[in-house]
Amino acid sequence: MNETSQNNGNMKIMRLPTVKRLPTYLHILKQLERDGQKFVSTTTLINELDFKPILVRKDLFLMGISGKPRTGYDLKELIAAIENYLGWNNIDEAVLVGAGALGSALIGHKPFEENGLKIIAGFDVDSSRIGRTIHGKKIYHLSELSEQVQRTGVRVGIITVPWREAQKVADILVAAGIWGIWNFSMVKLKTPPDVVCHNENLAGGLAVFSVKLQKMREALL
Amino acid sequence: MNETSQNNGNMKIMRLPTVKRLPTYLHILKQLERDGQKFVSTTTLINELDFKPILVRKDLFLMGISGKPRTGYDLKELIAAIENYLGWNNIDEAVLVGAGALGSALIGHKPFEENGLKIIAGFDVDSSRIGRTIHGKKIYHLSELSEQVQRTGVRVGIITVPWREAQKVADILVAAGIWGIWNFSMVKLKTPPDVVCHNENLAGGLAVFSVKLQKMREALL
DNA sequence: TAGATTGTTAATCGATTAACAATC
DNA sequence: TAGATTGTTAATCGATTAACAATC
Repeated sequence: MNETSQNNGNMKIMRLPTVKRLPTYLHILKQLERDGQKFVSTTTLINELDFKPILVRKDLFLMGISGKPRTGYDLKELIAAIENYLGWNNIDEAVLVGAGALGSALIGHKPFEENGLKIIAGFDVDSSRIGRTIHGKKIYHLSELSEQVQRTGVRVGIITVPWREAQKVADILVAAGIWGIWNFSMVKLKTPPDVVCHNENLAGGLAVFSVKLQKMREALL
Repeated sequence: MNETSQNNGNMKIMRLPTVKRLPTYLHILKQLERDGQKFVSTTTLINELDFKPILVRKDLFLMGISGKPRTGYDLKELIAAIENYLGWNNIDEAVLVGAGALGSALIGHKPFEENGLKIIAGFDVDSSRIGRTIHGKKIYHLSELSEQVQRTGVRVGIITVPWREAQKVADILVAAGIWGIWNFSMVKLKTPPDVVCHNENLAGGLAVFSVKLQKMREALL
């Protein structure tokens, strides 16, 4: 069995560009399901997207399911396959460190909870934030993190602190036994190889947007 | 002059993967500058990154500057070149629509303001939010957006509303004469070709993180 | 059957990496 | 000079697109 053979559910092939597109598909598929559709073809799926159908077929192939010529894919089956692939059918609990502007937002961001990531508590060192409740989640002092992580068995940590503090917080999370870190700070974290560390590059997004804006401005001159 | 020839500042070559890395470089370069360094080589720059030096050189080449063998790049010149390329040396003013959890965060997110994007006001339709001040920015009713955009000459709109409302808001922004939209909602917006529209795919980030986590879990079994 | 759609195989495109000559 | 580093040219790698046969 080689890399291009069908995915059997055990050994999962991971292509990052594909994985990034999956939530977009999932969102549209769920809408179609609410509309009462039973089947979907790649051509109809990409109606609201600017992908090519063949790209979608390649992506769906990795989910390990197959469609029927003329009818397309079974909608329910497809949704289940994507959710299973993403692991969004079972919930990961997470703690969040850094209850500033961005952290407060993510604590209350509904799509995360709907997609398998449940933030159970926030942590900070700023005394004006500690003890408060943000979007229903309690904020504790960072010194309590280790004990709480160990007691609750939480496996995921989200870092939304200023960049100067990020590595320090990562070290605390790792020491507490966390398995994965979703890092929203600017810095590349140093973590042991058995801890999953994923950087969310918001500044990179702004950079792309800025350059696109400039391009357009030049074109209009 | 072809695509691979040196960028002369007028006609700017845009490679998205490069653009996404620029803020990371910029951040480290500014730290080095604060430390009193005058020059930087690609080898030292990537000390805290996991890129290859040749990748950095290729990226910097697009900035239209050149370094000196043995000494590297002039730090000040390099920082200025990147900031100029990104347009982060002059400020874009923006309005934000959707003062929910995520919107409130972005309104107060310092790195945006430090990097050329100044949010001047927020808009919403929820009466409990209107009239409030979030991180120093006033929240107005959406119906006031058009008049305010036209009066202030703001050119950029940020969308942080639930996905059902996103297209409606985009239409309002376009009608008000905005040039660019930074879209944090799930949906692909339909906008005229002369409006720059950039989608920030947070769910895609979560998807990649989720899959990485699962991979690690499988590996540990 | 006819035709839309899937899935396979090959071609293209673009980004990263490697090798190495040029240079201070 | 010797050696580190830049910048060029070529090779590799991976993702997207194209062409088309298989299928219901």
